[in-house]
Amino acid sequence: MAVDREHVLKEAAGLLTRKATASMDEIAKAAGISRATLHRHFAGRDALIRALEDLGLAQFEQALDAARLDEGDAVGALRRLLAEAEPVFAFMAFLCTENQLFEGDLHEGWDRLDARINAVFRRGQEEGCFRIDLSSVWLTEALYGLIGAGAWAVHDGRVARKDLNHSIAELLLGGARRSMEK
Amino acid sequence: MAVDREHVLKEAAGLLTRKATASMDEIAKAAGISRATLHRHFAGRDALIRALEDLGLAQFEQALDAARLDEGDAVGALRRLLAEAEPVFAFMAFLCTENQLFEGDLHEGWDRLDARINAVFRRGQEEGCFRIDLSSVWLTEALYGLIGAGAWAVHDGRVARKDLNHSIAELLLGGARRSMEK
DNA sequence: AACGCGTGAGACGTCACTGTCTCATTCGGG
DNA sequence: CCCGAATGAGACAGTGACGTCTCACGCGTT
Repeated sequence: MAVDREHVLKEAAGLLTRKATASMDEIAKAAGISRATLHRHFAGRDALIRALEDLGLAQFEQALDAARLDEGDAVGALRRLLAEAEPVFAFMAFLCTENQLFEGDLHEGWDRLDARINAVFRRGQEEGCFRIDLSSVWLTEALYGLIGAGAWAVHDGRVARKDLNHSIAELLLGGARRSMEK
Repeated sequence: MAVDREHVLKEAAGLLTRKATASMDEIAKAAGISRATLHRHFAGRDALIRALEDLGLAQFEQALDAARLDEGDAVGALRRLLAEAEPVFAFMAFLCTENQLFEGDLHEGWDRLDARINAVFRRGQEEGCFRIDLSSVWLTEALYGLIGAGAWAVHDGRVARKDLNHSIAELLLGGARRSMEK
């Protein structure tokens, strides 16, 4: 009986990632509930978006924690990061495109997560296994871009879901690693 | 006196990439003209979007032609592709996000350009300089994703425009190339 | 000067979406 | 069994954007 808020948010993220202009009615239908019920659980469109950001960031942060980014070398940390974050790629794709929508008005929690990822790349550069002619900031942006592109490619069948993680990790690590070793 | 259609489209692309829900009034203001004049040159929002797609695809195709993708090795072809396409990255970023907006209803010309890029990656794989565990389809998607992420990163100053091309090329080529050689 | 073209400003009706409401229905627990 | 909570369906006015229109102005041409 009780609506699964998390399920609604997940469906909403999927729809809004594909179609940023989706109406509340479309979102409700995508989640399998009526527009009235959607409004009962989320005060309005703004509240829905905010909840979406909160849940996405929370899950992403949880993935970052689980990845133990400080342990081992940076390459392994990145692999663990992608493996842990894989279930929330859809949310991340939404967050990335949404951050573009609200120019300047970004969620305060985003900076913190951004810094943690940035730190991994910087550590990799300091350890000498990542090339230094690509800034850690760019590598972070590239990670988001690849996740977004990957989530989209999976969505309409151009990439198999089981290959997604390997595809992103190998491309990003191959591009970031110094070509000398190995 | 006569409005520069191309300038209007360029401004519109820039604005719509950042804010997909921008109103016709906002687009007009961004282009420095009135809403009335905008409607005189483009029958409506749909027509504007269509014109945007047409111009973006035409410029992108022109870049592909100039890059002589069939000459030399695949790595060089990709470098030339990125160099030639660099001025139209903003348009491409728009096209990528816009293709997501109209699910299924994609521009017919896109397939052709997509196939040309895909062919470069496939050729690189057949020539043995690109790894084969990453599908050419994924590499193509990754190219779009990196261009989109790069254009966005440049837009709000996280990456210098002069570094953009190098950043994308090195990351993509580094990730795509077989790590054995060089 | 007179004319015409393109533009800016604004008014207007239309339409889709929003947010809130009411009412009937259903499902589960006491 | 009955009651209450949650849902679905629909009505309602408010809002904003859209597309079209008219009118006045600026500017170049004849």
